[in-house]
Amino acid sequence: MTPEEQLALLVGDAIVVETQDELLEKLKLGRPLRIKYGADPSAPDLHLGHSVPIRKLRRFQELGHHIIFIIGDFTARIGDPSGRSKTRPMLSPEQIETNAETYAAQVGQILDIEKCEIVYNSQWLAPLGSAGLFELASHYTLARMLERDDFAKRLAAETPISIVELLYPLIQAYDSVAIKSDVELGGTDQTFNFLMARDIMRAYDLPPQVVMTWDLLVGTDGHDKMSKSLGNYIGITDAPNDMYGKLMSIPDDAMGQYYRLLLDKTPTEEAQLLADIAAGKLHPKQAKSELAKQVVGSYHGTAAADTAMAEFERVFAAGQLPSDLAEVTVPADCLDADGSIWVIDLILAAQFASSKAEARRLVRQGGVRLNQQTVADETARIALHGGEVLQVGKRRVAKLML
RNA sequence: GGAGGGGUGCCCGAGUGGCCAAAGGGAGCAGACUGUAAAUCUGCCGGCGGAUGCCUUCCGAGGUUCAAAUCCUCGCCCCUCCA
Repeated sequence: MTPEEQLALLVGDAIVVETQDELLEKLKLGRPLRIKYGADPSAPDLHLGHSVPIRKLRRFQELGHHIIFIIGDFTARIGDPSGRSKTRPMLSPEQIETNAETYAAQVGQILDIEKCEIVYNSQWLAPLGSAGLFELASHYTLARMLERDDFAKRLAAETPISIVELLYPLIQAYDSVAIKSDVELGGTDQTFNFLMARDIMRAYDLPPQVVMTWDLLVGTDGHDKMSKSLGNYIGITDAPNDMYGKLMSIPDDAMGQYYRLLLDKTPTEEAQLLADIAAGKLHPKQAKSELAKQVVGSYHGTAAADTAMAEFERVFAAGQLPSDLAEVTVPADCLDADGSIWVIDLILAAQFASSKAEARRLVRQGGVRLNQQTVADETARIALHGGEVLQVGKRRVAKLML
């Protein structure tokens, strides 16, 4: 593939590329480019939001370029004070090692991890020392640092900014120096840091890295970026049915972005999809199920994706019971002598509510069904023989075993 | 170093002696409507086999009072301004 062809393929769906000309020049060098990606060792459970840049890395890898994952173990040991509310916990070297392994295993589901280089930034940051840090800091000014939107806003709002937070972008930039990166890519929230690395690299007499960013994937709520702490995430290790179901529950407005970021579609293709939906040529549900099927398929295979879709239609469109029911064993000591149990205790035994009060509420609100029949009486006693199906709400279903 | 403001339920936030298991909003849960979408509507949203009842909650520990989220004392933590 010619450098020009590679360029077209690589930048097609990016939000920012600084600069395309430089990228083309680098591609013309004819050697594998060094692609930097910074990994956070505190979050080993990857979700689809993480998968976006990793998919873009894969594209580079498929073109023969060299991916370098930097595990931020040095910074993780210090603990990042940004985010104001809670400082991140410090991680022990053992934890970091474990997390890094989990991380690599999950990334391996998206690209060929064997061909990647994994490095720890303590390798060069620890020996840097305070003298090295001072030199690094001398290459940037406060005024330029305050160009960062986040800092500017917080300064204006008079909320505290720790000095360490100012150091973080510098340290991240130094990572680029240390590994002599040709390209760094990630989410748009990293744009400032990535661009700063260009300046820092120049200060260390290195050619500046090319910066590429993509917008951040919104979570299943459709508003905030996908994150584990907000609980709006779809994990890449989620079971096929869960993954499919969560994808179907995203707001329609988010479909275009998912389509582009998770399936490597160009903005033009995204626009076409949205236009077809708007014109009534394509039903939004159909568009979404196609999206869900493809995403699930990329992690679990086409067969599993088809099964997940069929199951979804069966349970939620047709209102039938899942074909594969989770089984819950009701402990014998919960039963009375005559083999019956109070509904409320039954719901608790199935772990479908965390307190009797909650279980009562569910019954009272008509959310509890036994063998598809609504249980309306919160004082009801259920005679169990084994094999009954208990449903609470739309998602909690189990076959009861004795 | 000086002056001041504050810590309330998952989150934000009202409440400054009893009517407080604590307004309001958000999140969440259930139901209706649907395409398990969004939006909307209704209800719930500390616990107790439900009870004009009891128990545990308003940073922590003591205290005053018939009565404390509210007053006092001592801690711990956070923030702002001045220097």
